[in-house]
Formats: sequence, C-alpha cells, structure tokens
Amino acid sequence: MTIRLVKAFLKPIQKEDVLNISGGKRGRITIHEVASAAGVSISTASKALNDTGRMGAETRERVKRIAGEIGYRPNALARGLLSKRSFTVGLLTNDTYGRFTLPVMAGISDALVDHGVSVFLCAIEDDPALAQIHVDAMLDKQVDGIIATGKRLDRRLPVDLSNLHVPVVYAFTEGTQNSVTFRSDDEQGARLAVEWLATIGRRRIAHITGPEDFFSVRERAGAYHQVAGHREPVLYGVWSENWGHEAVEQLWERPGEKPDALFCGNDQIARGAVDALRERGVKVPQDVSVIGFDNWEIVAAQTRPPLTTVDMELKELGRQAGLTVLALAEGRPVEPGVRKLPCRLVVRRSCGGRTPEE
Amino acid sequence: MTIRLVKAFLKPIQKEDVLNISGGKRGRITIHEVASAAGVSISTASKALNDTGRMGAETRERVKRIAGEIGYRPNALARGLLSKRSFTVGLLTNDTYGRFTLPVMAGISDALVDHGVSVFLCAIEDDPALAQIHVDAMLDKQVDGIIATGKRLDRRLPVDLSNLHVPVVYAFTEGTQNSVTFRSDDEQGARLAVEWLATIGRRRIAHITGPEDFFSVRERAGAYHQVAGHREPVLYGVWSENWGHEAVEQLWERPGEKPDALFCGNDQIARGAVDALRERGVKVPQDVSVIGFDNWEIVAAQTRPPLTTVDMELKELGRQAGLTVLALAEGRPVEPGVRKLPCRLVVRRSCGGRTPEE
DNA sequence: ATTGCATGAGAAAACCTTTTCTCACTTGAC
DNA sequence: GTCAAGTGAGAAAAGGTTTTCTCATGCAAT
Repeated sequence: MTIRLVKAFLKPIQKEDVLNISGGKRGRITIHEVASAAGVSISTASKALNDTGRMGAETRERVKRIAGEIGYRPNALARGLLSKRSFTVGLLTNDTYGRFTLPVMAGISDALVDHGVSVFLCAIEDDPALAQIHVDAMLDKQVDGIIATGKRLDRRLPVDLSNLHVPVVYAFTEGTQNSVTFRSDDEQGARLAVEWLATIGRRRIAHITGPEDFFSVRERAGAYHQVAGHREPVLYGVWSENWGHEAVEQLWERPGEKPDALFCGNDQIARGAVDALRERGVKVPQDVSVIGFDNWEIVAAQTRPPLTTVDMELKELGRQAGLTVLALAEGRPVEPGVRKLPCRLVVRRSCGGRTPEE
Repeated sequence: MTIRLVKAFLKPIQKEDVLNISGGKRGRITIHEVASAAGVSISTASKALNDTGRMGAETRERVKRIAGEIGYRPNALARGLLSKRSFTVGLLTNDTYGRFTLPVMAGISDALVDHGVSVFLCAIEDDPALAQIHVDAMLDKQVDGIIATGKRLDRRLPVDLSNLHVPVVYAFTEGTQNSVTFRSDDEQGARLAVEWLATIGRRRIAHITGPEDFFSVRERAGAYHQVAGHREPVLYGVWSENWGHEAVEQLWERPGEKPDALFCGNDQIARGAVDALRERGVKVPQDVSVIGFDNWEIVAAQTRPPLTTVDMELKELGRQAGLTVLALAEGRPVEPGVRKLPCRLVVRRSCGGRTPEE
C-alpha cells in the first residue's frame, strides 16, 4: 500500500490530467483520469475495470471504486473501434404507421437493452433510394446487425440485404435464401379463432377477410376451411372497417340462414362488422359472435363490445429476432430458416361464451 | 504523372494491403486500402477525400475516383472518436403506442438523414430506471444530442436531462428551464376548428373533450370559449370513443335546443360522437357538424363520414426539433424557449360546408 | 550561384480502449 | 547464493480517421 501510494505520488503529473480532474476540460472523463486518480497506468485501470489480467485484489477494487466515484463511463466509440462491435443494431421498416413495427421494436429493445445494445430505427417508406441511404449510414456506423421488418409477410423490403458483411434477420417480412426469418403462425392463429367459435357452440361461421393476394389471408382462410368446413362463404375484400360493414350487408341480404359467427381477417374489418350488425339490430355476442385478428388495442379495445381477437405476439417475435441477431453478431451459429411463432387468443366480449380475462 | 506512378510502384507493398485488396481480410475497406491503391499516403488520401489540405487537382481526383471504385466508406466510429461527433441522436419517448412519437420520429429522421445522422429510438414506458439505462447507453455511444418526446405536453419524462453535456431538445413534452421546447399551438388549432364551424354557419357549438387536468384540454377549451362564447357547455371526460358516445347521449337527453355542431377534443371522441349521432338518427353532417382533433388517420379516415379534424403537424415539429438539436451539436447558438407550431385544419366530410380537398 | 517562397505530399500525433508483451520484483527450492 | 517460477504492473501496439507539422522539390528573384 505504502509503495503504491509513493509510486502514485512520484508519477509525473501531466498537464492534461490536471485539466481534466479540475473539470477544466470540456470532454468526458476517460480511463486516463481513472488511472491517474488511482495512481496506476492506463493498462492496469483497463484490466481492473474489465476483470481481466493479473493484479492485486486491492488494486482492482481501488480502481473500480475510484472509477465509480468520478463517474467514469467507457467511450463506446473507442471500444467499438477495437472490438469491431458497436453495440448497435439497425431496424429497417417500411411500415409507416408502426402498427407492426412498434411492437417488434419494443421486443427487440427489451431483449437487447440488457446487453447494452441500442437500436437505430429507420423508416424507409418503400423508397429504395432512401432505404439504401439508411443502410449505408448504418453500415458506416458499424452496426452489429440489421433487422428487417415490414407490414406484410410476403413482401420484401425495397433493398437488397443479402450480401452485407453484417448479420441480417427478417421479422414479419419476407427474407432471402438462407436467412433467418421470424413470422407469426397465421394458420395456427386462425385455427385458434375458429376452434374457439366452435367451442362456444357456433356452427355457421363466416369468414370476412382482406385481399386474397396476401399470404396471410390465404393461410388464415386455409385454416378456416380446414376447421369450419365449407358451409359458409369466404368474403375477400380490403383491410378496412368499410369492407367489414359492407360484407355484413352482403351476408344478411342473402336469402337463407344467417351466420351465427364471423371470423374477421383483422380487427378493423371486425369492427366494421360489429357496427353493421348493431345497425341491423343483430346483437353481438348474443346473436352473433365476432372475432378479429391482430389485437390492435386501439381498435379491438374500443369496439363496443370489445373484440375477442388473435394476437400475433409481435413483441415476442421482436425479442427473438433481437436475440438472434445478437447471437449472429457474436459469431454463435444459428440455423437458417423460417421460424413460425404461435399466436395467442385474446378473449374479450364480442364472442360471449366466457368471462373476459382482462 | 509519371513520377507519381513510379512512386506508387516503388512504395513497399505491405502484407496487410495485399490481404485487403485481394478481399482476403474480413473487415471493411479502409482508407489504408484507398491510399495504397492510389499510391499515396494515408494523410493525402484523407485530405483528398475531404477536400482539405493542399495537393494537385489530379491527385485529388485520382484518389476520389479510386475510393469510389473500390467502394470505400469511412468508418464512422473512428471518425467520431476524433471529431467528437457520432452523427447519431437519441429519441427518448414514453409514448408506447407511438401515436405521437412516430410522426415526430419521421420528421426528425427526414430532417437529419441528409446530414448523415441516424436516430436511436428508446421507448421507456414511464420507467425511470429503464430511462436512465437508455440515456446512459446513448451517452456512452456519444450521441450528438437527445430529443425528448412524449404523449403529453404538460408532463416530464421520468428522467432528468438537464445537466447532460450533450444538447437536449424537447418536442411535445414538457422541457426544463432554459431548454428549447417545441409544441403544437393547441389554442390556435382549436380556434381554427371553431372558426371553421362558424364559417360554415354553425351557431350552437358544443365542446366534448378529455380530462380537464390536461394542459391541451384547457388550452383548447379556452380558445373554444373565446370564439364560440358560452352558449353551449364544455363536457370534460376521457379520451375514448365511449366518452364521445356518452357525451352525445347527455347532450341530447337535455331539454331545449340541441347543438348543431360538436367540437371534439380528439378524433376518438369525435368518432364515438358520430356513432352515437347516427344511432339516434341525427345526420352528420346535414344536421350536426362534427370536428375532431389530432388527424389520426386510422381513426379520422375510417369514421363514416370521414372526420374533419385538426392536424398538429407533428412531423414538422419533429423536423424542427431535429434541425435544432443538430444546430446545438454543431455549436451554433439557439435561443432557448418554447416554440409553438401552428396546427392545420384537415377538411373531410364530417362538417359539410365544403368539398373535401382529399 | 544563392536565397526565398510556393507547392505537393508524407510523418506523426491525437482520439480512447483493449490486449499482448515485457519487465521488475518476490518467493521457494536447490 | 543462484535459478526457476510466479506475481503485479506498465509499455506499446492496434483500431481507422483527421489534422498539424515537417520536408523535399522546383521555380523565380536577387
């Protein structure tokens, strides 16, 4: 101890040390300050703080304590320059409204914040030039990886990410050959919905959904046919409340028995349908059960009655995408392929049959 | 020219050059490769690319051309280490749904992408500990500045940003003493709405709005009183469709003349009101004009009829916040204070009186 | 012929960390 | 009393870029 103190005392005090310690210099506190405050060399300080190298337990503790006291935080730029890790990932999306991106983003951030990783969000609006600019900017900043996400499972982002020298993971958007892609299991989700309707005793289940060229639409319709049979028609349309409204008009104008349940392709359609039913004097859920898809709180929870719906677990999807891109960045092996994540049924009031959980 | 070529030829070829040029090394192309490919020193290459220093025009062109050919892009980490600029800003928000954050983010990104600046998005969910973690992570990454945004003009983020050594700008959230804050001019926006109703001939304008403890609510109600007088009541409630619905019930159950216009505190309330009116057989916009606030497309455009509403120009707000934080980061002086940005009236069908512009 | 100056380009330091290598010193064994 | 091994800590290099300083060359002026 004495020896060390003497050493520290004898160490020539450099001009910049004084300036820094006295707070005269504008910049942040560097490891340099820690070292000179603790009376050790920069190398020793670094090793003490990172729990590497050999040194006396007492020295290590002292350095750590002093670093804490003077509020030292390592400069991530300098660290990244050497380690080739920036502790940064980029999230690329063409989903302007954030309907799908925000939950995915929340999951990514949630999974990565513990690892000290921050997320660049880049909204590219389907503009290839803008997308390229953002990708280049991210690469310049040495992102550890890129996660691509979108508003549609069966469309690519308007930029090629296949030959980057950083790992790329796709979440809720079409990936490339040999990539890792996370998506919701729409078939399973649809089955969940239709089976629930069957469980609560509905037999004449109609399906009102979006445009047939959407992959999700075909998957959901496929599961619907499988579970419900072909007793009721599938009505393809667009993703709007108006279409839900109109589809109900169509169904109820037809001669013959009316459906006793509607499985809707998304919550907006479901909401339009519920409104149309109310206007016709058809009671939801007493006369007809309605179930949506997406669990878009802002629509599902505000509908009267609140919608029972299928949640695609986008946050979990984001979380897994985040952990995967991190694994790749750290060189851990990851099996390429498409991973389907299960959906979850959220029961509210629009189907009846059970008291809501929430 | 000859001399330079000879020099380039004579320059000893270093092992690492060969590896890099041949693509054998994993890393990116550095200025080192550019320099040796062009037969100049690193310093000259740097100066050529940055249009600084003295050198022959021909040398400069050659370096630039070669850099382009081999796809050189400077490492932002290395550059930032020296320049103290990371070309990165952080956006901190507690608005989970992204209703306000996404447009603000779009504006920021839009304004800064031309300057090579990328944006970290950090959603902090009103959790002070999480907020601190994110702020620390951003500071470690040497962000050039932080923009704080939220879901409410009169609330602070649960973290103190007042003594950071990077510039902070507040957008759509309460700032600190001596800071720069951007917010919408809700008073002007409300006046716009009520004056529009007056212009199209409405005289009995009621105001259905959110909780009175919101600053925006009081500002909007103030403007409403100023323009419309006190002939109709102000109904305070919550920000939901249900409340809009219920408020209409209340108004129409009262004895006496009914309002011929409703100025609603947000689009959700407006939507609930429109629904309630339809259910009562009151025609919108023939019998009653309804106007909303927020221009939340997903609500306003899907209402039947689509809502005339007030847009807070959040994207523009984000743009200005972005440019301001950039100015501060570059050391340009910025006057502190609160800047109110004007709102814009978006005319759709729910008021009548004019053919919609869109 | 010498000096002075402008021009073009390179060497080296700086930014902040981490990591490898080296060195001095202590201890235990012979 | 010498040697080997082990221990604690520092010197230096590396990472990619920018910037300042220095140097060499050629030319015009004395």
